[in-house]
Amino acid sequence: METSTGLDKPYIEQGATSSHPSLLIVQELKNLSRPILILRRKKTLLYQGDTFQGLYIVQSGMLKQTLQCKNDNEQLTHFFLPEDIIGLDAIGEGFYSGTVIAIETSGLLHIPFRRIEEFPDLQTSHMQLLRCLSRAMSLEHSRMWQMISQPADVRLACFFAAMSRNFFARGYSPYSFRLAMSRQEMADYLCMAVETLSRLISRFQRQGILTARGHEYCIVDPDALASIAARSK
Amino acid sequence: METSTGLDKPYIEQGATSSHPSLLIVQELKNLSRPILILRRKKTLLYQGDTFQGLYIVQSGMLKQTLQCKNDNEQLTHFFLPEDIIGLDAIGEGFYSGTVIAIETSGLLHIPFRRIEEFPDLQTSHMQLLRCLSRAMSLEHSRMWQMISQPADVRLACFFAAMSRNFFARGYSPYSFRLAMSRQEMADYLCMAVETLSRLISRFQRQGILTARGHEYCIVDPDALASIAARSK
DNA sequence: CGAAAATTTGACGTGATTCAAACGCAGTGG
DNA sequence: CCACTGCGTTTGAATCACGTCAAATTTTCG
Repeated sequence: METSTGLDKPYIEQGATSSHPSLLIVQELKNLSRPILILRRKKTLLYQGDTFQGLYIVQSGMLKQTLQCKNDNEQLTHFFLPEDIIGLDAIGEGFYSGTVIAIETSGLLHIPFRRIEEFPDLQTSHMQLLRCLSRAMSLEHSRMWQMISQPADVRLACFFAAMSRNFFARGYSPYSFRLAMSRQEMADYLCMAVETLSRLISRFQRQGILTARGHEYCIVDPDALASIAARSK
Repeated sequence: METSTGLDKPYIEQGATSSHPSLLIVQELKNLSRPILILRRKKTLLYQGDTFQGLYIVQSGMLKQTLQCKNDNEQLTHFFLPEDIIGLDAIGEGFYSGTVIAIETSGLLHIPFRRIEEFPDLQTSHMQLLRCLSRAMSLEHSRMWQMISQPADVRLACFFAAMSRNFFARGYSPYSFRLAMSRQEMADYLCMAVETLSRLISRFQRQGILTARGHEYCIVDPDALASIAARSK
């Protein structure tokens, strides 16, 4: 039996979410949404190649996006947290670029539209959408570049630091949280073998930087974590 | 003394360029362009962090885009060929995300505008711009993912195959062309050490796949090249 | 022509993957 | 209640691709 130390206890009542990059458009989109959609763990929201049917906004839970290559290997490209938008990368091409699956029971808002022309109030919001896209591109780029240039321990430290910031920004404790993804999924996201990830988590625990029991993670020494994340190759 | 076997001899008179993804918007943008801009080899077109002053369309020559990290290392993110658009990734943020330098004397068209609102005929063209951005994001993503997941020889083979296709699509020979970039720049682009690149080119020549004399490259055995490019890890 | 830069080649070290095996944990059925 | 099974995680040992260092060779360009 697990005691959820993270997601169930709001750390700051509210307010911190204003720093989320796409908040404005989120607010705008929410006004158009259908009733909330519940997706159980391991259930698929949409498949890679499906024709674009609109965006989704995460309200609770967590999801992953995987990209199936022609080979058998698949790349984990995104974890979606509450207030994240799913499907932005499908607007241009007209079909979803990856399969999205819930890694824990999640609540979603669906903003249905097929073509961008159906998007309401286009004049005032298309600029934001552009910025959103472009920003996503930049973020993705820097993430990938980090995967290429940074050693595995730095990548993992950055991942925990980023998750910590994400939870804090959403009103939860930055030091203790639950990550529903398996080690395999985390390793896929960080572009390393599961064994490497396991070894690194063991090492971090030995060094007193964090503790990991199952899916519960506690950051014991944030400064040490940050110093590893900051150190470049 | 070099005999330019590639760029100087149109392979197909015209027509193949219609397959270029951003051709329509290129045509539209060209109507607004100022007189052509000439940039000599190693001259800088714009610096990373400069405020967005508009897009550039390559007419001739080749340029590179590098991304300066806070560390000393710099990542080569793009090579721009004729008809490519420079600066798309700056629209969202308002400043250029990388430094663009000519690697050979290049002709450019400048489409000056500061804010997206000044963009003419916005209603009909913003959709294309969105698609363009999104497509660039997808391309970039798959490229980066390749860097992470594929071994060095596959990456190099893909690079030559892609260059071959690029030259063919632009009306030149796909089997013999000149690449103005240095080995260092090519290695940066492919995320490998110069020495590794040099060894691989030597190996490919030993295997009779291609020949390289200076900056002139001939693809002798396209099938062998393709089979290396196709093979996944 | 001569200096500086670019390219090639070899030797070596290492971080990360792969292979293999042991361990823990949840669910199932006898 | 306890073996049995399957899955996720951990740990160890061997291997490999690639980067780094260093030196030789070629090319570039004033």
